[in-house]
Amino acid sequence: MSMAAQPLPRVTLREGAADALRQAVLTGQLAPGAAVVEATLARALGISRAPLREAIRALLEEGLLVQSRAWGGVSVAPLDATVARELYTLRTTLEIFAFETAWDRRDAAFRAALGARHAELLAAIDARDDTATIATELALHGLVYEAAGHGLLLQAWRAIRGRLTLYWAAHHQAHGRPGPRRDAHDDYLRHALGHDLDAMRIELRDHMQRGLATVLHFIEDRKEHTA
Amino acid sequence: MSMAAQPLPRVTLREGAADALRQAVLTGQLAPGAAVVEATLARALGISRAPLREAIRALLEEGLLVQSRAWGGVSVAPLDATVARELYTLRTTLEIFAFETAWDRRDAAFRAALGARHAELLAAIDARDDTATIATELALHGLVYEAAGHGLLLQAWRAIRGRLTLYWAAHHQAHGRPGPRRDAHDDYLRHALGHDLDAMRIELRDHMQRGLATVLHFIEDRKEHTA
DNA sequence: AATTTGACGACTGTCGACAGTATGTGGCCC
DNA sequence: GGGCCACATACTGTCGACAGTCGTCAAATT
Repeated sequence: MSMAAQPLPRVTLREGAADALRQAVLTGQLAPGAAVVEATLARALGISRAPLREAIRALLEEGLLVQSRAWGGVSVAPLDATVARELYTLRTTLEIFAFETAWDRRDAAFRAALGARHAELLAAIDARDDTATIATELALHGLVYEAAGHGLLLQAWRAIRGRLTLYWAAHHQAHGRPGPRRDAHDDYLRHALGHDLDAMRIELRDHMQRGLATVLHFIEDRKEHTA
Repeated sequence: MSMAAQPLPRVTLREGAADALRQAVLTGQLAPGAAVVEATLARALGISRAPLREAIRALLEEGLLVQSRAWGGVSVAPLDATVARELYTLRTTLEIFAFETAWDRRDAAFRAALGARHAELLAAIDARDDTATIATELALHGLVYEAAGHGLLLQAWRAIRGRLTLYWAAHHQAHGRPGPRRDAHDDYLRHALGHDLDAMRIELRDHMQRGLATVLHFIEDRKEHTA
């Protein structure tokens, strides 16, 4: 339950604590379902409860922590098949909308960035670096949201991204390394650079379908294991 | 022996402060762009800064307040044409998705609730009650999101709803009473109860288009007035 | 033995005070 | 007279302590 206490190099302690907490959740240092106690964590981080409290609130908004009732303690969000399904169905809708919005704005910079982020993803996969694999895959998908130039959409994507990371991280930690296949984004890239928006929509639905299936399979396996 | 026990009253000061703040922003008591000072507000509400701080964070997440940089003060969100456009485009996407998801779940209860909420909206319009008009119109549109049974979607809707309320409230306060026309939701209701999902999609785009035009027109007018 | 009741412990909610930072003001140098 | 720097000020960020609430467990009652 005690997480390693490192230096908090951020500007405000709230942000530093939020980052540290996020990392602890995503690395599994704080396992899904585990209780989060303010005083304990505050002491571990070497800060007072006030800024940690605000950090906890932020993580609650991001969906990485959950709180049942008012005085009930908060805990790390458990993995749930329903939430996973919601995550992928909503994400499909949002990402299609992102492509529709960004479609006519795709310029040389966009194409270059897409290639660069894909290269980073491949490098992370080759390096067998799970954390980097997750980060780079999210960065790859995040590009469209940025290119859409739509603040609210970007915010919605961030809200989804956090939870998504939680599921992927748990997945990677469980099996040794069933990350995305090296060629998993070839079609995505081809269509994203192409001229057929409808084909992109179909590819997105298909891509999400596959991703959801993987996550659901993992959750079921895990449930049996725990039971 | 069991007494009908339900809605526990407000317990935490944070929630009460958040409600009070929300009301103050939406009624224009705190005008768009106005600075929000912790100590002042805390004294005004008769509470300490700690719970008020958390309430402010919550309103920041809802988009009713904005904060520029780290130590910079927070202020009431100003009205902005770009944000208004984003609000309506994203809302169109989400509401279409909500109808797609809820389409096959529409049962007798759904149809009854839709009619009931529409009746409440009409009553509010007839009563010339601006606040109730906004609330009931949002409740009417919110029904589909609830019927979709999709937690994340509902959360996304709430995030949009708060900002939307801000624009509508400002609009209502500016002009005497240019609320929605009495027949503004007739087509919406007819298609929502009908059997043609594509027709519903078209109606939604059209409905949003009209709503956005109204809000944009208001913002431009207001800008001239202020300048 | 099962159920109720009371006290204990742990934790969250709240408070008042202190420290650090950004902004505006006045004086000082050029 | 204009620009730069020290200073005052107001506000946010942070802290340690206190109060209220919930869950648990054991004693008492039936």
